[in-house]
Amino acid sequence: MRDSVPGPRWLSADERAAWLALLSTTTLLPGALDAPLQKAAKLSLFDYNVLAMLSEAGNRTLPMSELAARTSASLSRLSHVAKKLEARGLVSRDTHASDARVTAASVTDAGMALIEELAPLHVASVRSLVFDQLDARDVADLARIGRKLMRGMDAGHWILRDPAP
Amino acid sequence: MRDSVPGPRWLSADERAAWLALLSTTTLLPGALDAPLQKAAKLSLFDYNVLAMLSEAGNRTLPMSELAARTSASLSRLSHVAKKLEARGLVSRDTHASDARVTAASVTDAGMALIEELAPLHVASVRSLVFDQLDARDVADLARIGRKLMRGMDAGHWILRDPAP
DNA sequence: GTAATTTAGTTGTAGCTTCAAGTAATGACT
DNA sequence: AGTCATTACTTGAAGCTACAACTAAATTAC
Repeated sequence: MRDSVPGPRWLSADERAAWLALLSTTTLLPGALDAPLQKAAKLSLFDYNVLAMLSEAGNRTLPMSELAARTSASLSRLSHVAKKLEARGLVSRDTHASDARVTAASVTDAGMALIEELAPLHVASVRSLVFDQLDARDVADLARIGRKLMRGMDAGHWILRDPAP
Repeated sequence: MRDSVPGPRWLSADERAAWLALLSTTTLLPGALDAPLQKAAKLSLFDYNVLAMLSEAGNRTLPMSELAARTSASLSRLSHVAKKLEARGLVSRDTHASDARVTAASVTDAGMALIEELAPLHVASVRSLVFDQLDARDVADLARIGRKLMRGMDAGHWILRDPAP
């Protein structure tokens, strides 16, 4: 009665298979990457990423907004985390000279030392959980599909900017 | 200078591109799917999934362990959520007749009515965020890659069991 | 038959995330 | 110069999740 073909067409069998795989992956992957960092240094994956993005930035510093963009986080979330990392001495924050609205976050030397120490561990998890499971074609397909999905969620996301030289 | 060969080999450029796309996707997708359900019915994506899995099960009922497996959740997480959904009258729990250790969770009629009401909305989000962005080849690739990733995280996951009848 | 182990689930709690609201600085408009 | 809107955050509280500890039922082992 209700469904003379459900409102927005339901998923095909292929789509359903892909959907279930994607859903379970997004559910389990973050936790799996979190655990080793948590055990080694009481850092979440997100914490690690904040430090990593800062460490790769020019003079180890980024405005909060830009850092939020690069970590795909809300400003609110980032603010809470930055506060915590600052309390731990891994990050410092200063208001920008020419625009007092912006806060520039930087990795401290201690923060730098910590990610450098953790990087091998983290890369090892990424490798064993992701890239050891995939062949070269999979990697290319994953990058292509990931970018397409990002387009749907946030067309202006930084990851979509440089079409890779 | 930057890459003086770190301990476990670092990611190649292709791998890095795929990794960034995957990381931002897993970061943003859950929230994007959550929001509409949250606004429409104060349900999280996980809540929705619990109800959906139960609604698809024989006689709308599953043991907690099996439900946890199908939602890729820990028993602890599921237990908290089941309690909440039970308080809202969407789910009921009863101890199994022949094995008093197992708790059987069921969707109530109210729960059934709610997912049926929400399904079109949710499918619409999944479609617009995921499948509208992908062509048929992408969908096949995504399913293949997703299953490979699941193998790395949990070789016994239910999603990997039936290679489609 | 009973002690030891395993299985199934629940609960408390700390910490994280989200959401709504607030502050303060800047830019735009008049 | 003064109002209005926007940008760039910060904060508090409510709710969710992970971890560790716990209970109770069923199996296994002796």
